[in-house]
Amino acid sequence: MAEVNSPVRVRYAPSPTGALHLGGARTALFNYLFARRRGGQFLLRIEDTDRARFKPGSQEQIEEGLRWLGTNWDETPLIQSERKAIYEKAAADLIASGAAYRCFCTPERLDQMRAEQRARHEPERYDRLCRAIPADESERRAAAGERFVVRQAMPLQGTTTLQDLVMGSVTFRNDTLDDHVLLKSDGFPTYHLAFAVDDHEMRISHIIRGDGWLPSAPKHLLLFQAFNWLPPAFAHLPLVLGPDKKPLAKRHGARDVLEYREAGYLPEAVDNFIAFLGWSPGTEEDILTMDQLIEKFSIDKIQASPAMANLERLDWLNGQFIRRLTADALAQRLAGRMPQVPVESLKPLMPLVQERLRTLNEAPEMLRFFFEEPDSYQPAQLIPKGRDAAATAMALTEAATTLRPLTSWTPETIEPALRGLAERLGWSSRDLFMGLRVAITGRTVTPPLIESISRLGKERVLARLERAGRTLAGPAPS
RNA sequence: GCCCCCAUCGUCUAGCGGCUAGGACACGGCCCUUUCAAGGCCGGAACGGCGGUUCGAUUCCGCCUGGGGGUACCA
Repeated sequence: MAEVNSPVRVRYAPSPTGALHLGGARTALFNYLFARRRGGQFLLRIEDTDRARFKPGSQEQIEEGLRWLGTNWDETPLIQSERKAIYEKAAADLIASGAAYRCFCTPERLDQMRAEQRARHEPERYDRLCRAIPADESERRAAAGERFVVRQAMPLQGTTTLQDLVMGSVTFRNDTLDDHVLLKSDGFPTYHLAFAVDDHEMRISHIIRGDGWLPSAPKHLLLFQAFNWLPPAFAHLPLVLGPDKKPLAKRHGARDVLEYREAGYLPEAVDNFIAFLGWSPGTEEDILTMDQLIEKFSIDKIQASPAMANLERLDWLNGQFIRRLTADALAQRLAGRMPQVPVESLKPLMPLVQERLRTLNEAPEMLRFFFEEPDSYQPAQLIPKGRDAAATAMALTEAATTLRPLTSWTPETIEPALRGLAERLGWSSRDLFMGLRVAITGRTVTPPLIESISRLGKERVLARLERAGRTLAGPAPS
């Protein structure tokens, strides 16, 4: 293990095969929080040694996702495909020391071997045929141009124990470990070789990665030993399941975190949400800012059991974070979603919608009546239950008449005027307000009516009341 | 098949031998109320099973069951 006091350096090492999904974002976040908490570095590494699965644009997409979430990395990302020669050299060193060997077996032979093992109900593992090839013969065949891979030579007996920071002590019998491939016949390293070489070179102190790597962790530990390098500490994160209880990473349509941005979620809400997937501060606090997450983060509070992403909770969290924004900040975040409205016009309206929003995307519809006239009125909505069209038309007209003489247009003057009208009419304020609400906004669900009337302005309110009144008074549409 | 991991309300979790098993989301009810929210109060809801260890197990150990991962010249 690395020295306790050595500088903390961790990394998130995605392969560029697609988007940054919630599970990957959580791995990145945990690394980030740990690094910041310990005053260390958080690095990024692109594991693109599999040319077949490489997706152009994926790296940029992942980086944008990380930036959006605020998990900013230090230093320039390391790109594995640019380091082919370094891995080849490392593999050669391992061959020289006897910790690895060339394997000349063809894919066909390996297939056949596995089929036979399967038939005999034996574990499917490389049978180590080429491990017995003498060094000079191996050299000669390689020099002659014969295709080969390099395999790690696992110890044949004994056990390997990993002290995992999350899972605890995990012991494997060495004779169950496969002599897996380190260097492919195309000269590219597999994950196993590349990650060890890079983590050593990058002076990584802690490997915080997905639980999927746990089964190969002993091989990784052995590999560090084979190189005679001090291994980093390991922390394997339990996986994150989707709502269908399938692992997020494998789930069809695992969502890009950027889709959450499009859907109107705040990055601070998403961070808070994923932080609590498998971790908690050990207290009853549940709304934490990034700074608070950093302050409270520790690996020993990470759970060993998998967590299922509960998107309803994300909705709630998002609402909580929206409510904590200042009105100006909320207006700024809304600006991109309502490009036709100047931010300055948006700001005074924020108090009306702030506590009603769960996502940013709900705002444009909620505020629409401030910027557009209602399309048309549905009498069924306009007329309160138990009233008729004529009475409602009269009430709306009366409302206009009542409001027109007001010299001051504020909630303090509007509200008593309308309540007085309800009394004169013998209507409940509930009924009157609903009629007015629909007349003025075109909708039955709106921000508070009096405030809306006040901010909409006298002219537009009177015009809408009269228009609605005319709609009801006029001939019924056929 | 073989190897490995995991197991508290529906979900996220607190708990690290003695608790009326706590909080949050969601759900139901009530209050507030001009609609919708927000907020407040109340409620239902969990230690997978069986054996140990112990005066005492949610907690420690084993087995079983259940879930998951790995088992590629993918990461």
